[in-house]
Amino acid sequence: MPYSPTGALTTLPAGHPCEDCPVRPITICRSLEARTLADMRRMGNMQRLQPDQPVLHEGDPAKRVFMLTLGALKIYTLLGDGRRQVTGFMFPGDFLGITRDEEYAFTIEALRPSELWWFSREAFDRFVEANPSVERELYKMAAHELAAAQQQMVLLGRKTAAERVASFFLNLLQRGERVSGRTETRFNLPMSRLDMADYLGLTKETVSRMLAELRDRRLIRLETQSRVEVLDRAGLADMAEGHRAA
Amino acid sequence: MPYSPTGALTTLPAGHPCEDCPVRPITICRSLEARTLADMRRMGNMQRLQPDQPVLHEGDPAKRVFMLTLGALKIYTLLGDGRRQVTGFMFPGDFLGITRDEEYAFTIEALRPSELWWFSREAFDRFVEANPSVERELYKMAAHELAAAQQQMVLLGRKTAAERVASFFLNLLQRGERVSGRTETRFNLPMSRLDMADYLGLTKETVSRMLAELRDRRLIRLETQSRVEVLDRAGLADMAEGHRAA
DNA sequence: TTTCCGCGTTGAGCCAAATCATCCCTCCGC
DNA sequence: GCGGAGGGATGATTTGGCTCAACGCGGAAA
Repeated sequence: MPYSPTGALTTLPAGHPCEDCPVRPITICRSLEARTLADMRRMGNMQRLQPDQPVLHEGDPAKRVFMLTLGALKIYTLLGDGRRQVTGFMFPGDFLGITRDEEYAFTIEALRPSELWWFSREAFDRFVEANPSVERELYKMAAHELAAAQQQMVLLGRKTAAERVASFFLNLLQRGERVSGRTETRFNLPMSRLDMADYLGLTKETVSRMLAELRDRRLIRLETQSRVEVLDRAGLADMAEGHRAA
Repeated sequence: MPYSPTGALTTLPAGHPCEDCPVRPITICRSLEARTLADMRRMGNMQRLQPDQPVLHEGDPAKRVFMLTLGALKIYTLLGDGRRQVTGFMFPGDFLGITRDEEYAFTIEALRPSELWWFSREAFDRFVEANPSVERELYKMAAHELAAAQQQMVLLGRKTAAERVASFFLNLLQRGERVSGRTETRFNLPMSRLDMADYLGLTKETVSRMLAELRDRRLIRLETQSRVEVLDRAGLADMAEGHRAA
């Protein structure tokens, strides 16, 4: 469920460092003036990540905020006995690290080779204070995340296994569409079956079985293990909302 | 988990309309100057609510935001076949209606006789724009809600029935403590067993059984059906986090 | 091309919580 | 105090998804 800032995309002068940034149209940067954007860019630090490489751990002091420009990340928290809940996946354009706490309450790891920009939280806070439009975008983004979190509570609290997987796939499809700006029928699964299971409150075996069920009902096709084609979007939506026939 | 604004409580001149407001110390109003606070007060409208009385319905145009000063509310969404997920309970001091959408994505109803202040969203947006400190408080509040939502995802996705009820009770206890400012051993349950079940992703029967289990383990005592005394807080915390013995 | 390793799939049996059924208790109104 | 209604508790049974186990397959390295 990507966040989409509002308002017109600021045009940049030739030679601006953010000129070719692939995610600018879909992040908080969208609304920034060339000058301010350059300030922000100078404040940031790019970090490349390999699959499974951690960005930060639960309990680390919350000294940085992040923006993903390439790849995919997962965010999760652990219970004492190893049970894990993935609370979200991050895709290019997503902004991360929003917290009032002194320590991160989650762990973040790369799913794929990724490029991540980080900002000192202290410097970023000053930047936000000096740029009310950024504060507004952050607030909107947080409100958006909150709405998404409520949807996920419905999924985790009340949906069946098949409904959870169908809902998740629709969300991934819609995210791809909002980024590309056109209707899509395919999407990637950059995470493992176990990651999906821990996001959906299921086991990896159940996820596998539900994939088989969606396939057998001709709602989707698995082009490869990590690429899905949606064959019957309306049917998938029906299943996601619990309108499905027995 | 109540939101607690930061910074010193603004002192008000005698005769200020918010002088005796019971929730000012625990809301976004805390940081407002007497003048600005009076503006906000003038913008607001008080509404009394009876138990089960709806405040708004899912799908209504999102034209108002709210602050609760007395009582308790529940927030829920429905699936097509009547399954219900309670996504939160509201207590005095809570602020509500934050959304970027044109329509509310949830329904709100009173649990108890309540007093609710509402503000036209349009007027409130203008007020926020004119008062950056309010925007900052709203952003912090949203970030706080987001952290709470992530905790609830862990609960719904990975905790057992007993752990869910124990976690919920600890949260209620902590909320009471943050409001009163001192250690508590008792708290109220203003909602029905069914409301609790729909919040915790369980059935009312299972909630009932888990209450009996917590009672039998001497972790809590039910003073009445809607008032709980915590007998063993550490034990309750252990159970909430899954550290419990078999 | 072959081999190997780990992820993914599929099957069998089990269990925690849901469902179904009944009873109880508390809180009203009279 | 009495009767009734509705929420809450408890017991019996069912079941969706988990656990445990075996196997398949695809991608990487040689």
